[in-house]
Amino acid sequence: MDNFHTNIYNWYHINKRDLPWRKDRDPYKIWLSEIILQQTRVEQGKNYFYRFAEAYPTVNDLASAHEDEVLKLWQGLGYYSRARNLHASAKIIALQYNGTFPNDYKNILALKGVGPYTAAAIASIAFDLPFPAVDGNIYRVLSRYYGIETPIDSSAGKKEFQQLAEELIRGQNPGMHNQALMEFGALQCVPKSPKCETCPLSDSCFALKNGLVNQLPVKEKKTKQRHRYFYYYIYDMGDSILLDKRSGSDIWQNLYQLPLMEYEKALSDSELLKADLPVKSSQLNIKYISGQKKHVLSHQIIHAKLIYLEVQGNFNNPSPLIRVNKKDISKFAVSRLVEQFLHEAGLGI
DNA sequence: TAGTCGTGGAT
DNA sequence: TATCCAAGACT
Repeated sequence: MDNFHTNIYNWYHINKRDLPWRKDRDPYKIWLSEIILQQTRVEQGKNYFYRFAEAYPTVNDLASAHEDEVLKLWQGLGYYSRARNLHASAKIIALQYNGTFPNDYKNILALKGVGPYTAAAIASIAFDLPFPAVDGNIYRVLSRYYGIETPIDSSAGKKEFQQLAEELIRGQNPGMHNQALMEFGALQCVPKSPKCETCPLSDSCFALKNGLVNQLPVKEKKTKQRHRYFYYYIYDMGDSILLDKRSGSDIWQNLYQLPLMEYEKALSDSELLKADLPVKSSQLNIKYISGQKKHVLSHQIIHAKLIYLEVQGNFNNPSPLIRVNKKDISKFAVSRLVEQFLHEAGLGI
């Protein structure tokens, strides 16, 4: 083996973390961990892994759960399509594969929510199949070590790094190799202020030799953010409030929320008093309007306010809104934003 | 292909 | 405070 492999493997055996999904090689648990860790730091995902592994010890347990319950367990982790796809794929494994996780790359890749990276990770870690798992860590490590300036978010870059990764894994222990490179990127060759002083590859790293550590990897696309203005309403009916289930292709799909009005621009409080309500009634009393809260997502900045309404007398809530007892609010999956508003209003958790 | 999908930690 | 970006996938 060459310098690159020897040094990284030695480094890995000394520095690898004791992570819960590394305790055995149950493909279901490895799949679960990989979905949770997509675009997510290990420290953020760890507790969710414990949660899911305990609630659903097997893929059949996950398959027989209700989506609402899965989303509730996922609440707070973001990118909720991961939870929906995880659940949908569990059903496919339970029904079409009789509960046995598919053990070949093609069928793993065909699962919803499993792309090239995740399929390679599962195939290599759970089944010793020689597929390179090319994630953000590996783009960073390889671009620096080999001095590759091709943008990692271009199709040419993806092809180039994939090809290099395929050469590097050849003849190696696939699961160990992939995990060693990722762990090395996550702990040693980190994005900002990488630990080059203590790096076992410092003698042969192109970027370090040429002062390019802070320029690599190259990324070309910059994300634009759009602003949205959300006005949530609490309809306080004494022992209950109204909730609404989000649908469509927008953010937070299939999560619950407080009744919402959205506008293209911010409304002043006086405009808000005259504005339409998500549910009309003549028997309403405005208790308060909260200050504006800024909630930042990867492609959106949401400016939100909460309007607290007291409902006088009887009130017929129109479908599809649902009337929920205050003590049951915490059973519904909601976004962080709604969770915070509920908390500030003394409801929910 | 480029835009979209969350949240939180690090700098 | 602003920016980056994390074990990416989907449309």
